[in-house]
Amino acid sequence: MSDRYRRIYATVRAIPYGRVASYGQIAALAGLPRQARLVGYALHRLEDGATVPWHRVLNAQGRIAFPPHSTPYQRQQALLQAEGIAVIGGKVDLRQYRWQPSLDELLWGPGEA
DNA sequence: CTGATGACTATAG
DNA sequence: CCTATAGCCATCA
Repeated sequence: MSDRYRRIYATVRAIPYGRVASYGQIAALAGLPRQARLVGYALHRLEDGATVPWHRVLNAQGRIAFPPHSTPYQRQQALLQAEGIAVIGGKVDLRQYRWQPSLDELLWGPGEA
């Protein structure tokens, strides 16, 4: 597995319960600006046992990236709602739920593992 | 090797 | 809301 993937997974794991982030935001925080697609690809290749909160990652409009009514779409929606996040029409209000890490969090938070 | 694809995004009509 | 374009890059046929 590449170092890029490790950075991406570490960043996604840093998203707190009940908050969400966009693919582009994860890429930027992971030190990979403009690599949103890579984030999507990395999550796509996750294995079942992975301890990565992939469901907390949405596109730039706060929408679930899967086709509406598909199985993964419904699973992600359920996981988000289970964390108290309102999902209306496959969309989440980023103004309310977007993860905005503090400097402290970025420097000393979840660590790099 | 070459070209297409995708859990993306920003900008422009 | 829609389409089109351009950037991005690991993966796959």
